[in-house]
Amino acid sequence: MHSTANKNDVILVRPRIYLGKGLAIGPGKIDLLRTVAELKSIAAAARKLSIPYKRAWVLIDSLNQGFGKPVVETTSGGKGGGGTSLTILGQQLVEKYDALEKQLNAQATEELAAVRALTD
Amino acid sequence: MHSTANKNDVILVRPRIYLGKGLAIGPGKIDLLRTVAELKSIAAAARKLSIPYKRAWVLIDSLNQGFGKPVVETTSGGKGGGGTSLTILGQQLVEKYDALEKQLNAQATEELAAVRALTD
DNA sequence: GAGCGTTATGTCTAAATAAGCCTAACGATA
DNA sequence: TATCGTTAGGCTTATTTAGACATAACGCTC
Repeated sequence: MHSTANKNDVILVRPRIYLGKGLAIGPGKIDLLRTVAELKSIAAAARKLSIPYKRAWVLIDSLNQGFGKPVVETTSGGKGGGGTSLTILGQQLVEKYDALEKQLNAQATEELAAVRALTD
Repeated sequence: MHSTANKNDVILVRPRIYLGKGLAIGPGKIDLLRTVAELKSIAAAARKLSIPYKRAWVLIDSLNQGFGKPVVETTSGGKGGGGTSLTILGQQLVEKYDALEKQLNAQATEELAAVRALTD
């Protein structure tokens, strides 16, 4: 079985922004950054998002490398083993992305309705 | 070597619209539909886009199945072996997507500039 | 009716991607 | 100083995805 779309489905624009040179930022990395900021730990964020720590780390590292400066600030040892917080860059990335996504979805509403109407 | 992003890179919003139930439409399928319309052939479009015919067909079929009605109208045999044209649905999909993409990019310009500024 | 280029699939293999597993360093706490 | 949870990787396997190849039907043209 293969179900079809209808006008009751939720339509979302989930922008992926291509910054060139192989660097792209989309919903996955943003959600990860947001969760890291919330839990102050890459490992805890990975668990919450049900992805391997390794993958979370790779995603964050790709941002660090791609931007040429870190999006997170980490400490290893210590109480609770250490932790991670977002740099100013990391925080602003999330903020700007959220603002962009919100605007795009608001702006797109009428056009999305037109697309959705095609499915009737 | 892993180059970094800078403010001279081109930033593009390439929206992918999620219509639920596993159906999504993004730049790849739209470009394919556009090329099919232009060349009136799935095979020719696949060659132009440098993708296997099989893949082009799978992408189009996923749209046909997902929408519950075809986005293309095809004929097999005949002069030149047959051909493919877009249905009204297929044409409007391309039109609406183009309009949406254009609006999103225009609207996003200021926010994108803010993101881009982070890379400095 | 033989040939041709297309649509439409099935199947099998290869490549890209993600997951798993492992190890080491770190440093606060007990 | 032994323990613990974390960061930061290396390396190997599994899974998912895309590509390659093969085949049949179709119907116009010659």
